[in-house]
Amino acid sequence: MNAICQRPFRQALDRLRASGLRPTRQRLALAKLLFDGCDRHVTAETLHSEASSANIRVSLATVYNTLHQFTEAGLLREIVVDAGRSYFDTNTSEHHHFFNERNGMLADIPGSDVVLTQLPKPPDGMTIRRVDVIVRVDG
Amino acid sequence: MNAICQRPFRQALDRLRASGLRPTRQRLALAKLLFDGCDRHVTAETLHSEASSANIRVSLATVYNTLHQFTEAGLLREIVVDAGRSYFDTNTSEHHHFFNERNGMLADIPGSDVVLTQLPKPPDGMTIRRVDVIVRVDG
DNA sequence: GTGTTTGCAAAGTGTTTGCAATTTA
DNA sequence: TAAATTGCAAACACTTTGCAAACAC
Repeated sequence: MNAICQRPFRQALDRLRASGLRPTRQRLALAKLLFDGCDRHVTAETLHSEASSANIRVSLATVYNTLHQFTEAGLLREIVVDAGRSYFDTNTSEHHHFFNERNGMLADIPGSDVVLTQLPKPPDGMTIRRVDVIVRVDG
Repeated sequence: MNAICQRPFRQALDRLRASGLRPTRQRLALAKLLFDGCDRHVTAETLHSEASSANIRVSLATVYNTLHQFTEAGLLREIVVDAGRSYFDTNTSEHHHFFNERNGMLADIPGSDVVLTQLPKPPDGMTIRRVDVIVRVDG
């Protein structure tokens, strides 16, 4: 783990409690993987295999459930860049993404590096829920 | 078909020829559905069932193949808004989208209604291939 | 005729679900 | 103990593929 990104001890547990999610062994372990280091992007598969590597016994179904529960709780943000695969970002603050379709790598764009000067008026009775900017790169 | 959007006769055929795609019965029929009216957003499923309604006999596999061939040929643009479903847009010019997750409706945002003042510098040796802006709406 | 395209059905991928067993409070 | 959570395997939705038959040139 990168010391630069290290976060307060017990943060994983606290986050679960604050979200009203029972701190089960699986959730706690996944939360530690997700939140105890630098911000990161995961898919269900990558998180599941990372857990396996760390000798954490969690089923893939539970990883999916957990990612969605964390997302609903506001601990994660889901990012759609690829039809057929869901990414989740531990950085829930307003920012956008680079996506390299060749290798599936997703990277944050610092908030201030994309400036939307003008937002369009949404159709009829609709309200804007979120604006996603995906900069697709090659190379 | 909306007369306002009507396009030159035989455009479908011309587009296929220009792209080096053999104008088979299926491709021609799909091209007519796609290009002879207003700009539109389709999924493989919606296009397939539209073809069926019009008594055009095309398999779903061929619809998928055709959508990809048209996309490679630059006749369509693929839009990723939803993990697990691919949308295709007949409008290939630079513009962005509203997406309503509740009902899956996709709508163009007129080009000038989203202004990106500043593009981020892509990582290392990468170049920007495209910028997608998706305004997610509710209501 | 020859190479391309199609359709079908099977396989593939990522994700969700039903339910009994387990765990948490 | 009661309610929530887990794991498994089956089901799912969407998409791709292999290959023989049909088609375009």
